[in-house]
Amino acid sequence: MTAAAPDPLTAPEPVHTALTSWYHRAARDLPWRRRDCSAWGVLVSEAMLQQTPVSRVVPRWHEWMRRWPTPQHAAEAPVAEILTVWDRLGYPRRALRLQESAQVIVDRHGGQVPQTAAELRQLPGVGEYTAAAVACFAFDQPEVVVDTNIRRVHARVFAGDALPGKTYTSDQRRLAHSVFPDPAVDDGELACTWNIAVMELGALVCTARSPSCTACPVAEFCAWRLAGSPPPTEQQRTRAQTWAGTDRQVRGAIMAALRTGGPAARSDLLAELPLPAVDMVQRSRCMESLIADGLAEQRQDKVALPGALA
DNA sequence: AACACGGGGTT
DNA sequence: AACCCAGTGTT
Repeated sequence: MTAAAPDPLTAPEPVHTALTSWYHRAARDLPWRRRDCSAWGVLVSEAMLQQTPVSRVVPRWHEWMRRWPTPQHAAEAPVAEILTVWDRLGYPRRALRLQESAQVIVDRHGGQVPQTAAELRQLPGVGEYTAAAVACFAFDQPEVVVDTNIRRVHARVFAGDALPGKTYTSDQRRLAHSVFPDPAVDDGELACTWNIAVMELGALVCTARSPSCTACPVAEFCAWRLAGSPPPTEQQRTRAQTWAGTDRQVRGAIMAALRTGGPAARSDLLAELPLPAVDMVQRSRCMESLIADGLAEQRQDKVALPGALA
């Protein structure tokens, strides 16, 4: 008769072993994970992957890297081209921040992507997650990486919760650190693999809606499953966000028109947006906000992507 | 801590 | 129609 499994929270080593072993077997072959991918390629991927699924990023990443294989190339590109290649990845201000990062890398880092999380964190559009992710995935530094997948896996396996809750709390940050493999043991190699392995488990197996617990390499350790997989509490469930009629939808429609149609008369462009229920006050407000964000430009009565009005 | 910020596939 | 996605910056 074997003893009950030890608490993974105080003894996470078996979880490290099971999960990293699974990763080596099951990981997807994504272009930014290949050995020959540059640090710039990793940074581009992380910017694109902020709130955008992998499947939609892959083709845009290839096109971006084909056109702008180094920070120097991206730094010199016309803004209108940057936004056009970004296409419908969403949150186009991310494209602006990525180009600004390229310019900072050229101006202040000799064209080389900085290697420490602290330096990366100073780049525009690079927050706590992206700084740690680039330091780890591009430069093998054992930073603690925490994204939405990792928060969910930690919540289930170690905390026994169905979902992690909406905001990243200090408790969750402490948990992520407490289960992180000791970087001293093998120069951080296990720690880096752990980051990507937990993320991959959250993406492929421990998904938000319908986790595949029967296929999970750490099911035997999972506090949530061992507790009977209780459903998420009302607190853990996210609140419904409507989409139709929001400024975000209107801004997106304006950007789509500017990308595909080129410069146009402002009144015509706003009138022809395929959004019948949205009044002109809102259309105009959104046009102004896009101009204020540097995503569009107006001269006289003409509007266009930035730099497209000669 | 709560919001704003895109867009499309899945349930 | 709601939910979800390799988050960041602002208030």
